[in-house]
Order: sequence, then C-alpha cells, then structure tokens
Amino acid sequence: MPQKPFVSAQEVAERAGVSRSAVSRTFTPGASVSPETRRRVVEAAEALGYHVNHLARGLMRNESGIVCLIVSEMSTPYRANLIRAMTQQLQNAGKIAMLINTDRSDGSVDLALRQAIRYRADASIILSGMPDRSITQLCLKNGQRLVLINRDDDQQGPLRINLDDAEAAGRVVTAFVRAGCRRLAFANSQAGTPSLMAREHGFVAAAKTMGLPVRVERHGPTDYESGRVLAQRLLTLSERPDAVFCATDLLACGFMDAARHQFRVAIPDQLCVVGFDDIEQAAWSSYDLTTFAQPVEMIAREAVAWLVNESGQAAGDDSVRFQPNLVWRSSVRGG
Amino acid sequence: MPQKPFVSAQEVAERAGVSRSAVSRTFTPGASVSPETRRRVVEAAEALGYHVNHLARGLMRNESGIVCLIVSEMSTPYRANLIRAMTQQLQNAGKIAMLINTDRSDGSVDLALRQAIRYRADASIILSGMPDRSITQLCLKNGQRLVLINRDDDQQGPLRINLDDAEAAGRVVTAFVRAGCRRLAFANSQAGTPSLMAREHGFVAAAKTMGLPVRVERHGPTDYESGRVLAQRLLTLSERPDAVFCATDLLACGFMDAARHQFRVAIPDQLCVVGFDDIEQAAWSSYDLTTFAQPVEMIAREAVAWLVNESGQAAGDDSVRFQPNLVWRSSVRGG
DNA sequence: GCCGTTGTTGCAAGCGCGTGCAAATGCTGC
DNA sequence: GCAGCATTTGCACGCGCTTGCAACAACGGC
Repeated sequence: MPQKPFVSAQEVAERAGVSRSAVSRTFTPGASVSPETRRRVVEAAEALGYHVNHLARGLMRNESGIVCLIVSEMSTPYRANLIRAMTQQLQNAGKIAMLINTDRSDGSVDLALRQAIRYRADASIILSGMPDRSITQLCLKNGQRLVLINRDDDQQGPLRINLDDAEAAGRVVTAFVRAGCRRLAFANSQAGTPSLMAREHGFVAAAKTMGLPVRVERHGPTDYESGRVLAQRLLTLSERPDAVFCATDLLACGFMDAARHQFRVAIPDQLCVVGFDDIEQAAWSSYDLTTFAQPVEMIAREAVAWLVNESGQAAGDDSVRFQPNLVWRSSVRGG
Repeated sequence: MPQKPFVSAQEVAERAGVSRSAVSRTFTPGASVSPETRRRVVEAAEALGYHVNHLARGLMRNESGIVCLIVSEMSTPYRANLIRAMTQQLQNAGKIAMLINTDRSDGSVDLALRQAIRYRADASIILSGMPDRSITQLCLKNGQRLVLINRDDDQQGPLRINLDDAEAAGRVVTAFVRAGCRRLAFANSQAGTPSLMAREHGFVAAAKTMGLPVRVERHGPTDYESGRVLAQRLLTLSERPDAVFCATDLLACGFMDAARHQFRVAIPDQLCVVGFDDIEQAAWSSYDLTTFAQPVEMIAREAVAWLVNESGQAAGDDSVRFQPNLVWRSSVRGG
C-alpha cells in the first residue's frame, strides 16, 4: 500500500496556478468558474490523472452517491435480472450500487443494513428477507431512504413496491378452467415469503369461489430441485392433478422436467403448468412455459426515480403496485 | 435530505464522558483502550445508534474497503454465479463489493474503472471486456489492485486468473472420437473474447492432430438464441455433424433445443453435445449436458486472497491457471 | 468619474475520522 | 517514599473535499 498514491486537488491547483477552491468548483456542476480557469484546471487534472475523491466529497455533501442492494440467492435468474436492471438504472441516475449478500439467518439483513449505514449509503434496496423494524427505523432516522421490493410490509417511510400476486393467481384459475382442467394443484416452496404466500392464497381462494378444490404442496427452498420433489409428490397421488400452478418459474422448470422425463406426463395434453417471474428459461423451447412477467425494468425505474427524488417523502403514499403480465405459451392448452 | 442525520463520534464521546479519540480507538482493532472506557463508549454508541463512518475512515487510512466488480451481461447464469461467489468471499474478508455494469461499447470499462478510482476502491475485478492499457496503468499507479478474470492479458501488475481453455477443448475431441463421432463442429458466438477463441482454437488444433476436420460456425452474442441459430446453420448442412462443441452452456442449451424440437435430432444417439461453464441449467434433465465446470469458488477465493494480501506484489508471477473439470452427463455417448 | 451590479477568486472553516506525541495515571520494586 | 516503567488518555493536526464569505475585478449607466 503506497503512502500517497492518489493525486489530490491541491496538486492540481498548484500545477494550474490557481487555488484549491477553483479546482473543486471546476468539478462541481453549477459552480461559478471562468472558462479560462476551468480550462487550465481540466488540463492539469488530465495531465496528473486526477479524479475527485468521492469519499471526501460524500463527507461534505452528506450524500455519498452509494445505494446498497441487499439480496440473497443472487444468482437465481430472476434475482440476477433484477440486480442487472437496478445497477443499470442507478448508473443512469449517477449513483453507484453496493451489493450485499444475505443468507437465511436471522440477523443477516440487519448486518447488511448496518454496513449500508457505515458507508453512508444514500439508500438501501431490499430484495430479500425482512429486516427488524428497529433497524429500518435506524436507517430512516439516519436519513437513509429505503425500498422494499415484494416484501409486503406495512410500515410507513420506506417505498414499498409490490405485485398484485393474489389477483394474478386468480387469473390462473380462470385459465385452467378454460383449458378444461378440474383437479388443480399449487406447488410452493417452504420459504414462506409474502409474495409466494400471496400467490398461494390467491389461487386457493379463486378456486374456492369456482367450487374447485386445490391440492397444495410445499417443499424446500424455491429452486429447481424442489420443483422435482413437488412433482414426485403431486404426480403419485391417486387423483393426479391435471393442472398445477408453480409459485415460481424455477419450481415450474423442475416440475415439468420430472413430469415429462420421470412420469411420462404430456404437457399440456395431460397436465397444464403455469409459473411466475418469466425468467429467461421459461421461454426456452424445452419449457415454453406460460407465466407471469414481472415488470422488472419498471420496478427498477420506479425505485431509482423515487430515490433520487429531492422532494423527500413528499408524495403521500409511498407504495406502488404493479400488475404482472400473463405471457401465454404452450404449457397450457388453448392459449 | 436532513442536515445532520448521522450520529458522529463526537456525540458518542460527550455522552460517554470521554474524548473523541477514545471513541475512535474503541472501534480500531489493536488500539489501546482500558476495558472500562471501552464499555462506556460501546454503551453510548449503542444507545445513540452510532456507526463508524467508513467514508471518513477510508480518507485517513488510505483504504476504503471497497472492491469494484466490473461486469457486463451480469444476469447470465455463469456471470451471476461468479458475482455471487465474489461478493460472498469479499464479505468474508471484511471488504464490500461495488457493482458496475458495462456494455459492449469501447470506453465502457474505462468509465467503470474511473468510477472505481473516484470511490478509492482498494481493488477492481474485471470480469468482462478489456480496459485500455493506459487506464490499467492509471489504476496501478494509484495503488489500486487489479484482477483480470479470463481476460488472458499479458501485462504485469494485475493478477490474471485464467482457465486452460485450449487443453480442455482438446479433451473434448478425445471424448467425441471415443463416442465414435467423425464429423465435428464448433459452435461459437461472435464475441471473440480470449476464452471463447482459445476454446475454438484448442478444439480445431486437437482435431487436426487426429486428422479430423472441424466445421466452425460463429454467430451473434453468446446466448441461447445464438445457439438456436447455430443449430439451424449446422444441422442443415448436407454433411450433418455428429458432434458439436459449444463454446458455452448457454449456446449449447439453445443448440440442443433447436436440434431436438426443430430438427428432431436425437441426443446423444445422432448428435453428441458438449458445453462449457457448467451453469445450473446444464444439470437440468431437459439438457443433462456434458460440460466443463469452472472452479468458480476457487477463482473467487484466489482473487480475494490476493487482494487482501498485505505483502503487495511480492509473489513473483501474478498469474493463476485452473483446469476446468469435465462433468460427464448424457449428452455424449459412452461417458 | 463614480456607483451599483455581476461574476470570479481565495481564504478559512469544517465534514468525521485516525494517530503521533506528550501528559497523566497506575503499578512495581527497592 | 520515590524512581522507573507500562499503560491509558487527551490534544491537536491532517486526510481531501465543499462552501459561505468577503475581497476583488470588470463593466455599464448616469
């Protein structure tokens, strides 16, 4: 670690023959500098390889430009895609993303938020897990903005972005009935996150109003392997379902693979399948899965727009709801 | 933006009835503080919700704890997985990851590195694209460590982590020959990155030494859709190949789907397929793809270990080579 | 020729922190 | 009781930056 490797504004000032303030102002949009001074400063900065120290700037401005992304299982397709959209939007807005991995353990998200505070992040976006209420309060008290995505929390202060999971789940029942299905099933993981449970309850409730029973099965984490296990459970029943709504596409892919290769079930002829998320693989021709597309770009844009919005929590209700878009593919009859 | 939302060491000091230095020392490992003082400081800090300001600390220490991850197409399975492994390892080492999206455009990586300099990142890890030599020099001159993953660059200074792509590609030829294949093909994208080209050249060279011709086809970006297009090109030839090595698993998945569903080709009976990366989908039973596993965890561990290593560029040659591990699955006959 | 106005510049303070230095404190051995 | 030592503590400075303030220059209108 060299002693003083980075070139400072002081050195630029000396080389340009101006004061240190002039250098600062040159790199501060909207500050008052004459064209001639600016030219000399830029020239010297270029020659010396000067870059404004955002750490020091953040110290003065009380605004670091850092936004924390807090997320678990970040390599799953849906999450990875959301992270991509978020970082892109943040960059467009002149912010920069910090990425923090969380796991299932209790204090994990709290720890992440503490890290966000240490780096004086302007905001944190939580894609996974629920932080303790005391921590979110700490963040807000420290002037840090908070965005909760699909967390379905009711506390005031953070921006809450949610999908209308229940309503979407209801549409699936209609689709299944239209396809002539009668023995419905719902395949879920045991994660028990608000969105997953909302899909389950929405589906069961809608089926009930149409007088159809639903077999609900839950297993393990929300991944491909769980989808296979769920298929093994549901397809070995004496009353084999003829339609299954999987809580996510990943579950659906596992389910379809087991159904086809292990149980020789024809999709959609003997079994209709619907997923959720519209991950890239859902469109692959091995699956061609009917599913709900999450408006990932819109979610990211909305979140970032709210973050950079100077007017504080001006807008009364900081809650946004999106309708997922049903994408018809061949895993359901009669699209 | 509230004026002074974060609580400072000063306030903690006042509440604890000690000097500000004492607070600072309490949170500096190895500093000299009496147990009693420490207790009072910790108590006050707890009560006030104090967190050390890492921005200011970075200013003093010339060490921010920030490591930049520079990556394009970050939502593809292989990249997403590498990002996950990296952030996890960084967190374990007490560092934190900044994530920067790049695109195909020329100055994109340079811009990202400039951003890394602005935030005084201790290091940058480049997973995509090649920065201009002048920029990497700028980083090194500023005392910033640099890691290039699969970039196959020869400049001194950065840590270079590479796979032995050519050697691996050679093993594929052997596998194909052993499976009784004679008409080999290589399916590549047009990205032209060093690793992709090394796989292509290694495959062609190995085939040549065994007296077998190879049909090489290149198309588009390195994704699923290109795999489909490549299948359309290669499977409509009068001399249809009976074995194809796809430069990545994503290409292979597209290739297999088109081969099976569009051309009714049986895999592995009529066509053997090998991919590269061992993404999660390669193990899905719709593909069950024979492929090379990149030692993602080891790559991440190696990179982070080198970054946090105090001894500077002590170790003579900063270049690491890994052998990818061939994972046998059913897309090749006679594993 | 003078004053008010506008635009530019340097000074200096301060953001929150780490740390060298010297003073202060506590302890041991005689 | 006191010299000698180790440990702890506070002071004050500086890290690189922004910004309010006052000084200053330029300039047009009367």
